[in-house]
Amino acid sequence: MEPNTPHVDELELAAGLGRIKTMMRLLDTPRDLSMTSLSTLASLERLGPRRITELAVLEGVTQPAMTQLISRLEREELAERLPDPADRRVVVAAITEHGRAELARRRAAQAKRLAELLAELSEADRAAIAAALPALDRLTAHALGALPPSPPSPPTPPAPPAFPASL
Amino acid sequence: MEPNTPHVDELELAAGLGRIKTMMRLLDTPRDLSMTSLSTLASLERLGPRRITELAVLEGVTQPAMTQLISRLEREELAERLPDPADRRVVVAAITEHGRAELARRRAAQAKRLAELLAELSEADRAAIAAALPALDRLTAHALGALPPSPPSPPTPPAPPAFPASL
DNA sequence: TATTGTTATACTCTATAACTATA
DNA sequence: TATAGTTATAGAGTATAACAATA
Repeated sequence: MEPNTPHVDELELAAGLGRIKTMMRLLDTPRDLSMTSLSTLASLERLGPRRITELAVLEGVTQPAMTQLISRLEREELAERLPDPADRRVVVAAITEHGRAELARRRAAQAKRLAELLAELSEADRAAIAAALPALDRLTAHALGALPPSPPSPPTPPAPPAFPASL
Repeated sequence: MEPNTPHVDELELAAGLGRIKTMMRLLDTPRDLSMTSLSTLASLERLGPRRITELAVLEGVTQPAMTQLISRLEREELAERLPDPADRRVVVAAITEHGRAELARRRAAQAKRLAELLAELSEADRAAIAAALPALDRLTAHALGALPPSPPSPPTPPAPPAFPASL
């Protein structure tokens, strides 16, 4: 079965995913929130409430940077700080309804442009992308420490089972 | 053929590609060059020498920002400024050998980590990703204004046929 | 007069170091 | 004494506005 083994060329994959990163950066508008802010917001939506330290590690920034980032998100009411009753040193950050709405709004705008780009591809190309989406999601889940089998983002879960606290 | 039509859900695609963007941002190390700098360098490698104004549009930043960005790349000898004999107002930026090497080095590091992530996926998932790569490349090519049918990036073409200048 | 690029200035985002509060 | 988070300070990166050189 050698001839048909579609082994992934990691170097080409790296270059291709890098171009996707650039494309998504250009598709993201307006530029009023930094990329890390948006990514953090998406993490809070995907993972539920998380501690400052944990978010800093997840996003690859320092703890002070995350403190200020959360402050900015809080100022715009996209996220909020909650105390941890179990350990009063800890601050837990959570996405707000407004934050969820903002993410949805931006993804809708991106989706609209992606639809235009997809329209320029062949049906076979669209099918290949659609077929690869779940695999790509699992790939990123491994990298981002997500919980892939759970529903991507229920509209408004009354409350993520309290605070999982430890990842 | 309706039952088997794998139509792309653009919203899910936007969310999934957004996670890819975050993943690639985290895979990119060290953080000594900004994302826009690296993206510009990759554009110069992919498209050949380009004018400041054109690069600014491509990367979605202002002209002054691109002026400074190229100055930083020049200071580290990753790119260089060349005059345009035809119009002396114009400055053309080009990637250097050192710049190409730096991009290659970073992609190799990313590829290594991607290989580890890919190893955690099923063979079917890897096959789906491999099968979708060309389609994803065409998708980004449409978005980034590239020239998709040409070879991705020949190791060291003696010289891109002079200055294509006008895109 | 229009276009290309640079310089001047201000603001955002991030890092390192020092600090406060709690464990 | 160690840990979680914040505050202080400095630097990179970007935008807008004003400028210089060439067309």
